Amino acid sequence: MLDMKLLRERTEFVRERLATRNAGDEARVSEVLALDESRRAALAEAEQLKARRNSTSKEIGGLIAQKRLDEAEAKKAEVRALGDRITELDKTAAHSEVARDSLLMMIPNLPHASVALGKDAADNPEIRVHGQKASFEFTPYNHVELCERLKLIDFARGAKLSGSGFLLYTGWGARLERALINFLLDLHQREHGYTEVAPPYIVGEHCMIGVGQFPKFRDQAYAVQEGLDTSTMGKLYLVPTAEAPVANIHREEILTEKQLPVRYCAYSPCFRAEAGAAGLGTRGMIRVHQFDKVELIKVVHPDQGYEELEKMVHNAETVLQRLGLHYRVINLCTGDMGFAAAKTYDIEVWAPGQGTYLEVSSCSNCEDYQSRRMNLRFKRESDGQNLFPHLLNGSGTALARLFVALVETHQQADGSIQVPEPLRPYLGTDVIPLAS
RNA sequence: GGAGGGGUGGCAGAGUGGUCUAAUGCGGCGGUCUUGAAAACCGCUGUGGGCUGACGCUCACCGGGGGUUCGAAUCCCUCCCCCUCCGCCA
Repeated sequence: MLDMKLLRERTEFVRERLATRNAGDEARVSEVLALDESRRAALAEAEQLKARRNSTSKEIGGLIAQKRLDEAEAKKAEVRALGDRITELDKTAAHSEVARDSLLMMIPNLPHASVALGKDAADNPEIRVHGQKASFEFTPYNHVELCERLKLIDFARGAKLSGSGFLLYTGWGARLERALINFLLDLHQREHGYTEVAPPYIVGEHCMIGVGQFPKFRDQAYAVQEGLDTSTMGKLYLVPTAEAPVANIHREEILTEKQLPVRYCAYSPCFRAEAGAAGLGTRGMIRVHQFDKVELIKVVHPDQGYEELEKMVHNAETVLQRLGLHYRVINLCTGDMGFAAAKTYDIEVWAPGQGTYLEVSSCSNCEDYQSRRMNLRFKRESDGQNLFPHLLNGSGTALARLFVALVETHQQADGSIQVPEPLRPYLGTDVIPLAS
């Protein structure tokens, strides 16, 4: 969430930055300020009265010790009256604070100054392009056709098991998926300096709030219930991304400055309800309820946030380069950015069978927006101050769409798929053969 | 699922209604002494909020929330977490 102090002291700046998102959030700023004002007023008065109550209570203790009971009783009556007023003021302060914070939780992060102004995806500037679109001397198949011919995925039975939007990987398909996961983890862990972690795939709602998924996007998550106990419903959620558990690893901690930067990579399946999303009715792997992903997370000093973001994007790009895939990097404009992000790069890989680019990675610096929500801090060595670090997350990369781009790009005239060199040791073959 | 035991500062650990402004020990930081170090001694050593131009003043926090009381680490209710044993289980 945003810094209340910033909101108070630089109100117009906050309004202007929010307005660039084109979502109307700037309209809520005055309401937040009013609630904050009412909270502080009540608090100031309550604390003054509490100071008096504390000192008088001590006097009462002294009077009782000296057996001056009448005087003690008189003071008791006096303090009792104070107590009623204190209760009232505490309630006002608490209510204002709850109202203020629940509003604040619904306000997105401020876009970084370097982010292009824009309304939607059409305004996203292209940053760079790698390679070029694959060309074929034959008519290339799309990934659905390839998966069926090579029996990589059994779409029908996936749907039979769990409904549309769920995939059953089979044979070489299952092995390719597993090979990719291992390749990605090894790459980031061995070559890019990330510490590998294997997080829970179910998290408490406080973690979802911490990364900014909740309260705004509660409808996108799969809530979990324990058996028949309906009272447990909605306390735990299937992770929509490994960001949810991994970014929260150090929540409510005060790290030393020396511990930074912290870099984690993690594999997890990702579960997305995709309520109301378009394109889910059709077959394929582009938009599904469950997919695999290797996620990159960094906790860094605020001075290094943007430098580390650039490195993270390059780490994700390396994946596509090694696999011989054509892609472009774009920078999300102010109107297209996610809720918690201050700046986001998307990486889109070319899928020749689809004839489109597919988003396989989204790398963001959320600055202190999430660390403030989860109360994650570090102690600055020079003056002992506790500061909020920058929190970064990026896909390194999403698997299902990477799978699509890979099979579509490396398909051969004979119907087989050429396995990119770095993947061969993982898969144990150079070629995925046409199914008999 | 059943039974029991716990949750207090960076750590260990006392405190069961009133100088708790939380003892004591360890660790850490600074100082004295020393050529240097150790030892010894002295001092400091949590988090968040509010008020103030500032020096400062003040409030809250002993797992979370609520209650009793003039006053709560301490009593009551409730929730969470951890540990031990039993049962079930990959």
